Amino acid sequence: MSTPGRGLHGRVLDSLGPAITAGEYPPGSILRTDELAQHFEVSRSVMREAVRVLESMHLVESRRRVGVTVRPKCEWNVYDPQVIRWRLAGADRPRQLRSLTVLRSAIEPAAAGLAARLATAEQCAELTECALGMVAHSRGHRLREYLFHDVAFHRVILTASGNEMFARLGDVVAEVLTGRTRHEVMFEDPDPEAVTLHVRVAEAVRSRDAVRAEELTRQITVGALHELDILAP
Amino acid sequence: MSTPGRGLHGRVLDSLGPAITAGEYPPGSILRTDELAQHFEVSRSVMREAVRVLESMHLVESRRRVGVTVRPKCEWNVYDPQVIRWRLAGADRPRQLRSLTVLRSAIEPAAAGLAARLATAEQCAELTECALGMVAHSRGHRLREYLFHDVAFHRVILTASGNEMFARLGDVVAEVLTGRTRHEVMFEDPDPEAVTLHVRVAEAVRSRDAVRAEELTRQITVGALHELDILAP
DNA sequence: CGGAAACAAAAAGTCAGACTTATAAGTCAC
DNA sequence: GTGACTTATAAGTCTGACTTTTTGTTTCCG
Repeated sequence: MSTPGRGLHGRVLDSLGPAITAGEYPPGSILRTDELAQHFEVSRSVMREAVRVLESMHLVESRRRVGVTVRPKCEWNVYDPQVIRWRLAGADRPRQLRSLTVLRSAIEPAAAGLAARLATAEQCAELTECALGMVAHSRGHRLREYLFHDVAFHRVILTASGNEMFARLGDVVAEVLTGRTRHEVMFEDPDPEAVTLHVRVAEAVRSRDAVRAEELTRQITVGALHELDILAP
Repeated sequence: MSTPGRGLHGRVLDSLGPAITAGEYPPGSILRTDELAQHFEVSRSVMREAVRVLESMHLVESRRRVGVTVRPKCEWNVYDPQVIRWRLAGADRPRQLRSLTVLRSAIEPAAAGLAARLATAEQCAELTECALGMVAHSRGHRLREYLFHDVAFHRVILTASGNEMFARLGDVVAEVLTGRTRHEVMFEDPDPEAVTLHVRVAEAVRSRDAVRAEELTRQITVGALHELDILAP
Protein backbone atom coordinates (compact mmCIF):
# COMPACT_ATOMS: atom_id res chain seq x y z
CA MET A 1 0.00 0.00 0.00
CA SER A 2 1.00 3.63 -0.53
CA THR A 3 4.74 3.79 -1.24
CA PRO A 4 6.74 0.67 -0.50
CA GLY A 5 10.49 0.85 -0.80
CA ARG A 6 10.93 4.58 -1.38
CA GLY A 7 14.63 4.45 -0.83
CA LEU A 8 16.84 2.49 1.49
CA HIS A 9 15.64 4.22 4.62
CA GLY A 10 12.12 3.26 3.64
CA ARG A 11 12.97 -0.39 3.62
CA VAL A 12 14.63 -0.09 7.00
CA LEU A 13 11.44 1.52 8.31
CA ASP A 14 9.26 -1.22 6.86
CA SER A 15 11.27 -3.64 8.93
CA LEU A 16 11.98 -1.68 12.08
CA GLY A 17 8.63 0.09 12.38
CA PRO A 18 6.51 -3.06 12.60
CA ALA A 19 9.05 -4.61 14.96
CA ILE A 20 8.63 -1.74 17.38
CA THR A 21 4.86 -1.47 17.16
CA ALA A 22 4.63 -5.21 17.61
CA GLY A 23 6.43 -4.87 20.91
CA GLU A 24 9.48 -6.75 19.68
CA TYR A 25 11.50 -3.97 21.27
CA PRO A 26 9.51 -3.23 24.43
CA PRO A 27 9.23 0.35 25.69
CA GLY A 28 12.44 1.41 27.37
CA SER A 29 14.57 -0.73 25.10
CA ILE A 30 17.72 0.97 23.98
CA LEU A 31 18.98 0.68 20.42
CA ARG A 32 22.28 1.93 19.07
CA THR A 33 22.27 3.64 15.70
CA ASP A 34 25.55 2.05 14.66
CA GLU A 35 24.42 -1.45 15.59
CA LEU A 36 21.14 -0.97 13.72
CA ALA A 37 23.05 0.31 10.70
CA GLN A 38 25.21 -2.82 10.77
CA HIS A 39 22.24 -5.08 11.29
CA PHE A 40 20.34 -3.65 8.33
CA GLU A 41 23.51 -3.33 6.30
CA VAL A 42 23.07 0.34 5.53
CA SER A 43 25.21 3.38 6.15
CA ARG A 44 24.74 5.44 9.27
CA SER A 45 23.31 8.32 7.22
CA VAL A 46 20.47 6.12 6.05
CA MET A 47 19.96 4.72 9.52
CA ARG A 48 19.85 8.19 11.00
CA GLU A 49 17.14 9.22 8.55
CA ALA A 50 15.07 6.22 9.55
CA VAL A 51 15.51 7.00 13.23
CA ARG A 52 14.45 10.59 12.60
CA VAL A 53 11.21 9.38 11.07
CA LEU A 54 10.52 7.02 13.95
CA GLU A 55 11.26 9.92 16.25
CA SER A 56 8.72 12.12 14.49
CA MET A 57 6.15 9.38 15.05
CA HIS A 58 7.04 9.45 18.75
CA LEU A 59 7.90 5.78 18.58
CA VAL A 60 11.43 6.40 19.81
CA GLU A 61 13.47 9.12 21.41
CA SER A 62 17.11 9.75 20.56
CA ARG A 63 19.38 11.10 23.25
CA ARG A 64 23.11 11.70 23.30
CA ARG A 65 25.28 9.31 25.20
CA VAL A 66 22.24 7.09 25.72
CA GLY A 67 20.99 5.84 22.40
CA VAL A 68 17.61 5.43 20.77
CA THR A 69 15.05 4.44 23.38
CA VAL A 70 11.63 3.03 22.54
CA ARG A 71 8.86 5.19 23.97
CA PRO A 72 5.85 3.82 25.86
CA LYS A 73 2.89 2.92 23.71
CA CYS A 74 0.75 5.73 25.11
CA GLU A 75 3.02 8.32 23.52
CA TRP A 76 2.96 6.97 19.99
CA ASN A 77 1.34 9.00 17.24
CA VAL A 78 -1.42 6.46 16.81
CA TYR A 79 -3.13 8.55 14.12
CA ASP A 80 -0.16 8.28 11.79
CA PRO A 81 -1.39 6.17 8.87
CA GLN A 82 1.96 4.42 8.74
CA VAL A 83 1.76 3.47 12.40
CA ILE A 84 -1.81 2.28 11.95
CA ARG A 85 -0.76 0.11 9.06
CA TRP A 86 2.15 -1.36 10.99
CA ARG A 87 -0.04 -2.15 13.95
CA LEU A 88 -2.78 -3.63 11.79
CA ALA A 89 -0.18 -5.88 10.21
CA GLY A 90 1.14 -7.05 13.54
CA ALA A 91 0.18 -8.82 16.71
CA ASP A 92 -2.23 -6.34 18.26
CA ARG A 93 -4.30 -6.16 15.12
CA PRO A 94 -7.50 -7.07 17.01
CA ARG A 95 -6.93 -4.40 19.63
CA GLN A 96 -6.19 -1.82 16.96
CA LEU A 97 -9.26 -2.83 14.99
CA ARG A 98 -11.42 -2.33 18.05
CA SER A 99 -9.96 1.09 18.80
CA LEU A 100 -10.53 2.19 15.26
CA THR A 101 -14.08 0.87 15.16
CA VAL A 102 -14.94 2.79 18.30
CA LEU A 103 -13.39 5.86 16.71
CA ARG A 104 -15.49 5.29 13.61
CA SER A 105 -18.65 5.04 15.66
CA ALA A 106 -17.94 8.47 17.12
CA ILE A 107 -16.89 10.17 13.91
CA GLU A 108 -19.07 8.84 11.13
CA PRO A 109 -22.50 9.80 12.49
CA ALA A 110 -21.29 13.36 13.03
CA ALA A 111 -19.76 13.39 9.56
CA ALA A 112 -23.00 12.15 8.03
CA GLY A 113 -24.93 14.90 9.78
CA LEU A 114 -22.60 17.52 8.37
CA ALA A 115 -22.64 15.89 4.95
CA ALA A 116 -26.42 16.16 4.84
CA ARG A 117 -25.99 19.90 5.15
CA LEU A 118 -22.93 20.47 3.02
CA ALA A 119 -22.74 17.75 0.37
CA THR A 120 -22.68 19.00 -3.21
CA ALA A 121 -25.11 17.64 -5.75
CA GLU A 122 -22.26 15.65 -7.24
CA GLN A 123 -21.41 14.11 -3.87
CA CYS A 124 -25.06 13.19 -3.33
CA ALA A 125 -25.04 11.44 -6.68
CA GLU A 126 -21.82 9.60 -5.84
CA LEU A 127 -23.31 8.51 -2.56
CA THR A 128 -26.41 7.10 -4.22
CA GLU A 129 -24.26 5.38 -6.80
CA CYS A 130 -22.16 3.73 -4.10
CA ALA A 131 -25.21 2.60 -2.17
CA LEU A 132 -26.74 1.12 -5.31
CA GLY A 133 -23.43 -0.57 -6.05
CA MET A 134 -23.56 -2.17 -2.63
CA VAL A 135 -27.07 -3.41 -3.27
CA ALA A 136 -26.09 -4.77 -6.65
CA HIS A 137 -23.23 -6.84 -5.20
CA SER A 138 -24.79 -7.81 -1.88
CA ARG A 139 -25.64 -11.30 -3.07
CA GLY A 140 -23.73 -14.07 -4.72
CA HIS A 141 -20.41 -13.82 -2.96
CA ARG A 142 -19.30 -10.72 -4.81
CA LEU A 143 -17.58 -9.48 -1.68
CA ARG A 144 -14.77 -7.72 -3.49
CA GLU A 145 -17.09 -5.49 -5.46
CA TYR A 146 -19.30 -4.95 -2.43
CA LEU A 147 -16.32 -3.85 -0.37
CA PHE A 148 -15.20 -1.46 -3.08
CA HIS A 149 -18.51 0.39 -3.00
CA ASP A 150 -18.70 0.22 0.79
CA VAL A 151 -15.32 1.91 1.14
CA ALA A 152 -16.21 4.51 -1.47
CA PHE A 153 -19.48 5.24 0.33
CA HIS A 154 -17.83 5.99 3.64
CA ARG A 155 -15.12 8.02 1.97
CA VAL A 156 -17.70 10.26 0.33
CA ILE A 157 -19.51 10.78 3.62
CA LEU A 158 -16.30 11.76 5.39
CA THR A 159 -15.19 14.05 2.59
CA ALA A 160 -18.61 15.67 2.16
CA SER A 161 -18.62 16.58 5.85
CA GLY A 162 -16.41 19.48 4.88
CA ASN A 163 -14.15 18.82 7.84
CA GLU A 164 -10.58 18.06 6.89
CA MET A 165 -10.00 16.05 10.07
CA PHE A 166 -12.92 13.80 9.25
CA ALA A 167 -11.90 13.53 5.62
CA ARG A 168 -8.44 12.27 6.55
CA LEU A 169 -9.97 9.29 8.33
CA GLY A 170 -11.08 7.91 4.97
CA ASP A 171 -7.98 5.76 4.71
CA VAL A 172 -8.45 4.47 8.23
CA VAL A 173 -12.04 3.48 7.62
CA ALA A 174 -11.02 1.83 4.38
CA GLU A 175 -8.42 -0.16 6.26
CA VAL A 176 -10.95 -1.26 8.87
CA LEU A 177 -13.56 -2.27 6.33
CA THR A 178 -11.02 -4.13 4.23
CA GLY A 179 -9.55 -5.87 7.24
CA ARG A 180 -12.95 -6.90 8.49
CA THR A 181 -13.87 -8.46 5.18
CA ARG A 182 -10.57 -10.28 4.88
CA HIS A 183 -9.91 -11.68 8.33
CA GLU A 184 -12.91 -11.39 10.58
CA VAL A 185 -16.56 -11.93 10.04
CA MET A 186 -18.21 -11.63 6.66
CA PHE A 187 -17.45 -14.96 5.12
CA GLU A 188 -20.81 -14.91 3.44
CA ASP A 189 -23.02 -12.24 1.97
CA PRO A 190 -23.33 -9.01 3.95
CA ASP A 191 -26.21 -8.30 6.27
CA PRO A 192 -29.16 -7.09 4.14
CA GLU A 193 -30.16 -4.72 6.88
CA ALA A 194 -26.79 -2.98 6.74
CA VAL A 195 -27.12 -2.59 3.01
CA THR A 196 -30.54 -1.02 3.41
CA LEU A 197 -29.16 1.39 5.99
CA HIS A 198 -26.57 2.64 3.53
CA VAL A 199 -29.25 3.29 0.93
CA ARG A 200 -31.32 5.17 3.46
CA VAL A 201 -28.32 7.28 4.52
CA ALA A 202 -27.79 8.26 0.90
CA GLU A 203 -31.44 9.26 0.70
CA ALA A 204 -31.28 11.23 3.94
CA VAL A 205 -28.21 13.16 2.77
CA ARG A 206 -29.82 13.94 -0.57
CA SER A 207 -32.95 15.22 1.16
CA ARG A 208 -30.83 17.30 3.55
CA ASP A 209 -32.15 15.50 6.61
CA ALA A 210 -29.17 15.84 8.93
CA VAL A 211 -30.79 14.25 11.96
CA ARG A 212 -31.89 11.19 10.04
CA ALA A 213 -28.53 10.83 8.27
CA GLU A 214 -26.76 10.95 11.61
CA GLU A 215 -29.09 8.46 13.28
CA LEU A 216 -28.96 5.99 10.39
CA THR A 217 -25.19 6.17 10.26
CA ARG A 218 -25.08 5.59 13.98
CA GLN A 219 -27.04 2.39 13.39
CA ILE A 220 -24.44 1.31 10.83
CA THR A 221 -21.57 1.89 13.21
CA VAL A 222 -23.42 0.25 16.09
CA GLY A 223 -23.67 -2.78 13.85
CA ALA A 224 -19.92 -2.66 13.33
CA LEU A 225 -19.40 -2.50 17.08
CA HIS A 226 -21.60 -5.53 17.60
CA GLU A 227 -19.66 -7.50 15.01
CA LEU A 228 -16.58 -7.05 17.19
CA ASP A 229 -18.48 -7.77 20.39
CA ILE A 230 -17.88 -4.30 21.70
CA LEU A 231 -20.84 -3.76 23.99
CA ALA A 232 -20.86 -3.79 27.74
CA PRO A 233 -24.10 -5.27 29.06
CA MET B 1 6.05 23.27 23.69
CA SER B 2 7.22 19.66 23.82
CA THR B 3 10.82 19.58 22.59
CA PRO B 4 12.13 22.73 20.99
CA GLY B 5 15.51 22.61 19.33
CA ARG B 6 16.30 18.92 19.65
CA GLY B 7 19.22 19.12 17.33
CA LEU B 8 19.96 21.12 14.25
CA HIS B 9 17.43 19.34 12.09
CA GLY B 10 14.82 20.23 14.68
CA ARG B 11 15.49 23.90 14.31
CA VAL B 12 15.28 23.62 10.56
CA LEU B 13 11.89 21.92 10.99
CA ASP B 14 10.65 24.61 13.33
CA SER B 15 11.33 27.07 10.57
CA LEU B 16 10.42 25.10 7.46
CA GLY B 17 7.39 23.28 8.83
CA PRO B 18 5.38 26.37 9.72
CA ALA B 19 6.38 27.95 6.43
CA ILE B 20 4.90 25.04 4.50
CA THR B 21 1.73 24.69 6.56
CA ALA B 22 1.21 28.43 6.31
CA GLY B 23 1.16 28.11 2.53
CA GLU B 24 4.37 30.07 2.11
CA TYR B 25 5.42 27.33 -0.27
CA PRO B 26 2.14 26.51 -2.05
CA PRO B 27 1.37 22.92 -3.03
CA GLY B 28 3.35 21.89 -6.08
CA SER B 29 6.27 24.12 -5.16
CA ILE B 30 9.61 22.50 -5.72
CA LEU B 31 12.44 22.85 -3.26
CA ARG B 32 16.01 21.70 -3.71
CA THR B 33 17.70 20.01 -0.78
CA ASP B 34 21.02 21.68 -1.50
CA GLU B 35 19.51 25.14 -1.71
CA LEU B 36 17.61 24.60 1.51
CA ALA B 37 20.79 23.38 3.19
CA GLN B 38 22.57 26.54 2.09
CA HIS B 39 19.68 28.75 3.12
CA PHE B 40 19.52 27.28 6.62
CA GLU B 41 23.31 27.02 6.81
CA VAL B 42 23.36 23.35 7.67
CA SER B 43 24.98 20.36 6.07
CA ARG B 44 23.05 18.27 3.56
CA SER B 45 22.91 15.38 6.02
CA VAL B 46 20.96 17.52 8.46
CA MET B 47 18.78 18.91 5.71
CA ARG B 48 18.03 15.43 4.46
CA GLU B 49 16.90 14.36 7.91
CA ALA B 50 14.55 17.31 8.09
CA VAL B 51 13.14 16.50 4.67
CA ARG B 52 12.58 12.90 5.71
CA VAL B 53 10.51 14.04 8.66
CA LEU B 54 8.43 16.37 6.51
CA GLU B 55 8.00 13.47 4.14
CA SER B 56 6.73 11.22 6.91
CA MET B 57 4.16 13.90 7.70
CA HIS B 58 3.10 13.83 4.06
CA LEU B 59 3.85 17.52 3.80
CA VAL B 60 6.32 16.97 0.97
CA GLU B 61 7.39 14.29 -1.44
CA SER B 62 10.97 13.75 -2.50
CA ARG B 63 11.66 12.40 -5.97
CA ARG B 64 14.87 11.90 -7.85
CA ARG B 65 15.78 14.31 -10.58
CA VAL B 66 12.83 16.48 -9.49
CA GLY B 67 13.35 17.72 -5.98
CA VAL B 68 11.21 18.08 -2.91
CA THR B 69 7.66 18.98 -3.90
CA VAL B 70 5.07 20.32 -1.49
CA ARG B 71 1.99 18.08 -1.36
CA PRO B 72 -1.57 19.38 -1.51
CA LYS B 73 -3.10 20.22 1.84
CA CYS B 74 -5.60 17.37 1.65
CA GLU B 75 -2.77 14.83 1.89
CA TRP B 76 -1.12 16.21 5.01
CA ASN B 77 -1.12 14.15 8.19
CA VAL B 78 -3.37 16.64 9.95
CA TYR B 79 -3.47 14.54 13.12
CA ASP B 80 0.26 14.88 13.67
CA PRO B 81 0.59 16.99 16.83
CA GLN B 82 3.52 18.80 15.31
CA VAL B 83 1.52 19.71 12.21
CA ILE B 84 -1.39 20.82 14.38
CA ARG B 85 0.90 23.04 16.40
CA TRP B 86 2.43 24.57 13.29
CA ARG B 87 -0.95 25.30 11.82
CA LEU B 88 -2.29 26.73 15.05
CA ALA B 89 0.69 29.05 15.15
CA GLY B 90 0.15 30.22 11.59
CA ALA B 91 -2.29 31.97 9.33
CA ASP B 92 -5.09 29.43 9.16
CA ARG B 93 -5.33 29.20 12.90
CA PRO B 94 -9.08 30.03 12.87
CA ARG B 95 -9.82 27.36 10.28
CA GLN B 96 -7.78 24.80 12.24
CA LEU B 97 -9.49 25.75 15.47
CA ARG B 98 -12.88 25.19 13.87
CA SER B 99 -11.89 21.79 12.47
CA LEU B 100 -10.61 20.70 15.83
CA THR B 101 -13.67 21.93 17.68
CA VAL B 102 -15.95 19.97 15.35
CA LEU B 103 -13.73 16.95 15.94
CA ARG B 104 -14.03 17.48 19.69
CA SER B 105 -17.81 17.65 19.46
CA ALA B 106 -17.82 14.24 17.82
CA ILE B 107 -15.29 12.56 20.10
CA GLU B 108 -15.85 13.86 23.59
CA PRO B 109 -19.47 12.82 24.10
CA ALA B 110 -18.61 9.30 23.00
CA ALA B 111 -15.57 9.32 25.27
CA ALA B 112 -17.67 10.50 28.21
CA GLY B 113 -20.16 7.70 27.61
CA LEU B 114 -17.37 5.13 27.67
CA ALA B 115 -15.75 6.79 30.67
CA ALA B 116 -18.98 6.43 32.63
CA ARG B 117 -18.67 2.70 32.13
CA LEU B 118 -14.94 2.21 32.47
CA ALA B 119 -13.53 4.94 34.70
CA THR B 120 -11.68 3.72 37.78
CA ALA B 121 -12.57 5.04 41.20
CA GLU B 122 -9.41 7.10 41.09
CA GLN B 123 -10.37 8.64 37.76
CA CYS B 124 -13.82 9.48 39.09
CA ALA B 125 -12.19 11.25 42.00
CA GLU B 126 -9.85 13.14 39.70
CA LEU B 127 -12.79 14.20 37.60
CA THR B 128 -14.69 15.55 40.57
CA GLU B 129 -11.60 17.33 41.76
CA CYS B 130 -11.14 19.00 38.39
CA ALA B 131 -14.77 20.05 38.24
CA LEU B 132 -14.57 21.52 41.73
CA GLY B 133 -11.39 23.29 40.75
CA MET B 134 -13.23 24.86 37.85
CA VAL B 135 -16.00 26.01 40.15
CA ALA B 136 -13.50 27.43 42.62
CA HIS B 137 -11.79 29.54 39.95
CA SER B 138 -14.80 30.45 37.84
CA ARG B 139 -15.04 33.94 39.31
CA GLY B 140 -12.64 36.77 39.82
CA HIS B 141 -10.58 36.56 36.64
CA ARG B 142 -8.64 33.49 37.69
CA LEU B 143 -8.65 32.29 34.11
CA ARG B 144 -5.27 30.60 34.30
CA GLU B 145 -6.27 28.35 37.15
CA TYR B 146 -9.68 27.73 35.61
CA LEU B 147 -8.08 26.68 32.32
CA PHE B 148 -5.73 24.34 34.12
CA HIS B 149 -8.59 22.42 35.66
CA ASP B 150 -10.64 22.54 32.46
CA VAL B 151 -7.83 20.95 30.48
CA ALA B 152 -7.26 18.34 33.16
CA PHE B 153 -10.97 17.52 33.21
CA HIS B 154 -11.15 16.78 29.52
CA ARG B 155 -7.91 14.84 29.62
CA VAL B 156 -9.30 12.56 32.31
CA ILE B 157 -12.48 11.97 30.34
CA LEU B 158 -10.55 11.05 27.21
CA THR B 159 -8.15 8.80 29.08
CA ALA B 160 -10.87 7.12 31.12
CA SER B 161 -12.68 6.18 27.91
CA GLY B 162 -10.20 3.34 27.65
CA ASN B 163 -9.71 4.04 23.96
CA GLU B 164 -6.15 4.90 23.01
CA MET B 165 -7.27 6.90 19.98
CA PHE B 166 -9.47 9.08 22.16
CA ALA B 167 -6.79 9.38 24.81
CA ARG B 168 -4.26 10.71 22.32
CA LEU B 169 -6.55 13.65 21.54
CA GLY B 170 -5.89 15.02 25.01
CA ASP B 171 -3.11 17.25 23.71
CA VAL B 172 -5.28 18.51 20.89
CA VAL B 173 -8.14 19.41 23.21
CA ALA B 174 -5.68 21.12 25.53
CA GLU B 175 -4.40 23.14 22.61
CA VAL B 176 -7.91 24.17 21.61
CA LEU B 177 -8.95 25.14 25.12
CA THR B 178 -5.74 27.06 25.71
CA GLY B 179 -5.98 28.82 22.37
CA ARG B 180 -9.58 29.75 22.98
CA THR B 181 -8.78 31.35 26.29
CA ARG B 182 -5.81 33.22 24.93
CA HIS B 183 -6.99 34.60 21.63
CA GLU B 184 -10.71 34.23 21.17
CA VAL B 185 -13.64 34.70 23.45
CA MET B 186 -13.37 34.39 27.21
CA PHE B 187 -12.03 37.74 28.20
CA GLU B 188 -14.10 37.62 31.30
CA ASP B 189 -15.23 34.91 33.67
CA PRO B 190 -16.41 31.65 32.07
CA ASP B 191 -20.07 30.88 31.48
CA PRO B 192 -21.53 29.60 34.77
CA GLU B 193 -23.71 27.19 32.84
CA ALA B 194 -20.66 25.53 31.28
CA VAL B 195 -19.10 25.15 34.71
CA THR B 196 -22.25 23.50 36.02
CA LEU B 197 -22.25 21.12 33.08
CA HIS B 198 -18.77 19.94 33.94
CA VAL B 199 -19.81 19.25 37.52
CA ARG B 200 -22.82 17.30 36.32
CA VAL B 201 -20.68 15.27 33.91
CA ALA B 202 -18.41 14.32 36.78
CA GLU B 203 -21.46 13.23 38.78
CA ALA B 204 -22.87 11.25 35.86
CA VAL B 205 -19.60 9.40 35.34
CA ARG B 206 -19.31 8.60 39.02
CA SER B 207 -22.85 7.26 39.08
CA ARG B 208 -22.14 5.19 35.93
CA ASP B 209 -24.85 6.94 33.93
CA ALA B 210 -23.39 6.66 30.44
CA VAL B 211 -26.34 8.20 28.62
CA ARG B 212 -26.40 11.24 30.83
CA ALA B 213 -22.62 11.69 30.72
CA GLU B 214 -22.73 11.59 26.95
CA GLU B 215 -25.63 14.02 26.67
CA LEU B 216 -24.15 16.49 29.12
CA THR B 217 -20.80 16.40 27.38
CA ARG B 218 -22.58 16.98 24.10
CA GLN B 219 -24.04 20.13 25.60
CA ILE B 220 -20.55 21.28 26.54
CA THR B 221 -19.21 20.75 23.05
CA VAL B 222 -22.28 22.35 21.48
CA GLY B 223 -21.45 25.37 23.56
CA ALA B 224 -17.93 25.34 22.15
CA LEU B 225 -19.34 25.17 18.63
CA HIS B 226 -21.57 28.16 19.30
CA GLU B 227 -18.64 30.18 20.57
CA LEU B 228 -17.04 29.79 17.18
CA ASP B 229 -20.30 30.45 15.32
CA ILE B 230 -20.35 26.98 13.88
CA LEU B 231 -24.02 26.34 13.37
CA ALA B 232 -25.97 26.35 10.14
CA PRO B 233 -29.38 27.98 10.59
C1' DC C 1 32.09 7.84 55.29
C1' DG C 2 29.97 11.38 52.23
C1' DG C 3 29.64 14.80 48.90
C1' DA C 4 31.51 17.76 45.40
C1' DA C 5 34.44 18.46 41.62
C1' DA C 6 37.30 16.82 37.98
C1' DC C 7 37.76 13.32 34.50
C1' DA C 8 37.00 9.89 30.94
C1' DA C 9 34.27 7.34 27.83
C1' DA C 10 30.37 6.55 24.97
C1' DA C 11 27.03 7.51 21.70
C1' DA C 12 24.63 10.80 19.02
C1' DG C 13 25.35 14.84 16.22
C1' DT C 14 27.61 17.36 12.50
C1' DC C 15 30.18 18.11 8.42
C1' DA C 16 32.54 17.65 3.86
C1' DG C 17 33.46 15.22 -0.22
C1' DA C 18 33.20 11.59 -3.52
C1' DC C 19 30.47 8.60 -5.86
C1' DT C 20 25.95 6.17 -7.65
C1' DT C 21 21.40 6.01 -9.54
C1' DA C 22 17.13 7.09 -11.31
C1' DT C 23 14.70 9.87 -14.42
C1' DA C 24 12.96 13.97 -16.82
C1' DA C 25 13.93 16.10 -20.84
C1' DG C 26 16.02 16.94 -24.90
C1' DT C 27 17.95 14.94 -29.49
C1' DC C 28 18.16 12.50 -33.44
C1' DA C 29 17.01 9.23 -36.90
C1' DC C 30 13.21 7.14 -39.20
C1' DG D 1 5.02 12.46 -35.12
C1' DT D 2 7.01 8.25 -32.92
C1' DG D 3 10.47 5.66 -30.87
C1' DA D 4 15.14 4.87 -29.32
C1' DC D 5 19.24 7.05 -27.54
C1' DT D 6 21.79 10.45 -24.87
C1' DT D 7 22.53 13.76 -21.33
C1' DA D 8 22.08 16.57 -17.53
C1' DT D 9 20.31 16.87 -12.92
C1' DA D 10 19.08 16.31 -8.26
C1' DA D 11 18.32 12.92 -4.93
C1' DG D 12 20.45 8.95 -2.83
C1' DT D 13 24.33 6.56 -0.63
C1' DC D 14 28.67 5.80 1.67
C1' DT D 15 32.77 6.89 4.35
C1' DG D 16 35.73 8.95 7.61
C1' DA D 17 36.93 12.51 10.58
C1' DC D 18 35.58 15.54 14.03
C1' DT D 19 32.42 17.83 17.79
C1' DT D 20 29.28 17.88 21.59
C1' DT D 21 26.61 16.40 25.17
C1' DT D 22 25.78 13.51 28.88
C1' DT D 23 26.54 9.89 32.05
C1' DG D 24 29.21 7.24 35.19
C1' DT D 25 33.41 6.97 37.61
C1' DT D 26 37.06 8.39 40.09
C1' DT D 27 39.42 11.31 42.97
C1' DC D 28 40.02 14.36 46.59
C1' DC D 29 38.82 17.04 50.45
C1' DG D 30 35.85 17.76 54.52
